[in-house]
Amino acid sequence: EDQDMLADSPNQPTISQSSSNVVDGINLEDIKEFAKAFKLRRLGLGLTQTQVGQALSVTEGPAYSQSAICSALASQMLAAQLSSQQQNIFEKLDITPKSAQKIKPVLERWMKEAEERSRLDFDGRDNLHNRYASGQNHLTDFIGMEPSKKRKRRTSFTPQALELLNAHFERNTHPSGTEITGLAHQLGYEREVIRIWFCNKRQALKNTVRMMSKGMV
Amino acid sequence: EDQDMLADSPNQPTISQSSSNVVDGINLEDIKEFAKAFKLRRLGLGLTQTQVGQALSVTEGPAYSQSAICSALASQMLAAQLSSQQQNIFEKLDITPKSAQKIKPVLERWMKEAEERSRLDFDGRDNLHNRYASGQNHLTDFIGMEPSKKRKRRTSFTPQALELLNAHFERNTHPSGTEITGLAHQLGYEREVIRIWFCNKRQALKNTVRMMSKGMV
DNA sequence: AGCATAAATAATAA
DNA sequence: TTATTATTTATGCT
Repeated sequence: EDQDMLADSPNQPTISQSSSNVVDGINLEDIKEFAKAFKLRRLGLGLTQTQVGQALSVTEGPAYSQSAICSALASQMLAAQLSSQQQNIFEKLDITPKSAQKIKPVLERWMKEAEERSRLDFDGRDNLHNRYASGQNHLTDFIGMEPSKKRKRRTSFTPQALELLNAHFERNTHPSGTEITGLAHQLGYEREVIRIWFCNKRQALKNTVRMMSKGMV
Repeated sequence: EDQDMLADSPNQPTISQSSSNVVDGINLEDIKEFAKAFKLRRLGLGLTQTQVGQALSVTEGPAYSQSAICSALASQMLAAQLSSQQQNIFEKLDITPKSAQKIKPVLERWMKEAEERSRLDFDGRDNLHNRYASGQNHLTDFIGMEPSKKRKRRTSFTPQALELLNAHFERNTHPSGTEITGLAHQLGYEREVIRIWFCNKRQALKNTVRMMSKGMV
C-alpha cells in the first residue's frame, strides 16, 4: 500500500539512523521529537492541555475534542504544534457542556484584546490583521489569560463532616456516585467537593503506605 | 436502590469497636502508628517537612518532590483519622521548628537509621512488616476488593513492566494472543489488562501520527 | 513560618 | 471518551 510518506522520505530521518525504530511505517524517534517539541511549545505559551484541545476542536473540527483527546495524544508521546491556522478561536465555539464554562474567562480576555487590537489597527496600521489571516499568531494570543482563572475557594470541612467522611472512608474508599451524592446532600457540600475529598484521601493513604514500604519508620 | 449504609449509622462515633480497622487490606492502626512514629522522628531530628522531602528526593530519586508530597503523606492520615476520639497521644506537638540545620549531616543520620530499621525488619517480625520492608507489595495488594461491577480499578504498572511492554511494542504493535498471554503471565498482570494496554498504546501512536500529518508540526 | 490538605493539572487505564 | 490515578500548587489555619 501507500503508507509511507512517513517512512520513505521524511524530513530527513536525522536522528534515527542508528536503530531503525520504525513501527508500522512510523518512525518512533520522529514521534518522540515531535512530542517533545509540542510540549515545550505548549508550556512556553503557558497553556494547559485542555485549552489546547479546545482550541483545536474549534479550528480542526471534531477530530480533537477537548482535554481527553488532547491528553491522550498530546501527552503520551505527544503532540502537535498546532501551528496551522487558527484564527478566531472564539468564533464558533460550540464546545462541549461544562468545559465551555472553563474557557469563558479566556474568551473574554481574548475578545478584549481583540478589541484593543482593532483600535490599534485603526491608527496604528500594523499588520495585525494580516497576522490573523496568515494564521501566524495562534495560541500566542492566549498568553496572559492566566490571571483571570480563579481558583475555587478552599472549603473547610466541619469536624462533624470530617468524622462522617472518615467513617465512610474506613468502610469504603471508593464510594459509588450515589453514595457521594448522598453524602454531599447530607452534609451540605457540593458533590464535587466530596468526590475530590475521597480522591485526596485515597492518595494520602497510598502515600503513607508507600512510605511504610520504604522502611522509613 | 441500595443507598443506605448512610441511613444506618450517621453520627455514631462507631470508631473501631471492632479491632479490625482494615480498609482495602490496610490496617489503619498500623498506618496511624507509622504516622505518629514518623512525625516524632522528624521532629526529633529537628527537621521540617521540606527538608525531609528534599532529603528523600536525593536518596530516593525524584519520586518525592519536596514538601508537597512529604507532607501530603506523612501527616494527614493521623490528624484526620485519630481525631475521632481516642488518642491525643501525640496530639499537637508541632513543636519547635528550631531546626535550621544543615541538611547534609542530618541526612546521613537519617539514612543510617533508615537502613538500620530495614535490617531489623528483615529478620523477624510478622509478615506484614516483611511485606512492607520488601517494598514489593504495592498498591495492588490493598486495592483489592469491592464486589460491585463498577469500572475496573485502574491498575498501576510498575516501571519495569512498562519498560518491557514498551520494548515489546516497539518490536510489534500487534502481539498475538499467545504473546499477550505470555506477557501477562511474565509480568503478573491479567491478560485483559495487557491486551488493553496495547490497544491504548496503538491508539496513542495513531493519534500522534494523525496530528503530525495534519501539518501541526 | 510551617503544616495540613483542598483544588488544579497531567497522565493514562478502562 | 470517560473516569481514576499521579503530581503539583496554593490556601486556610495555627
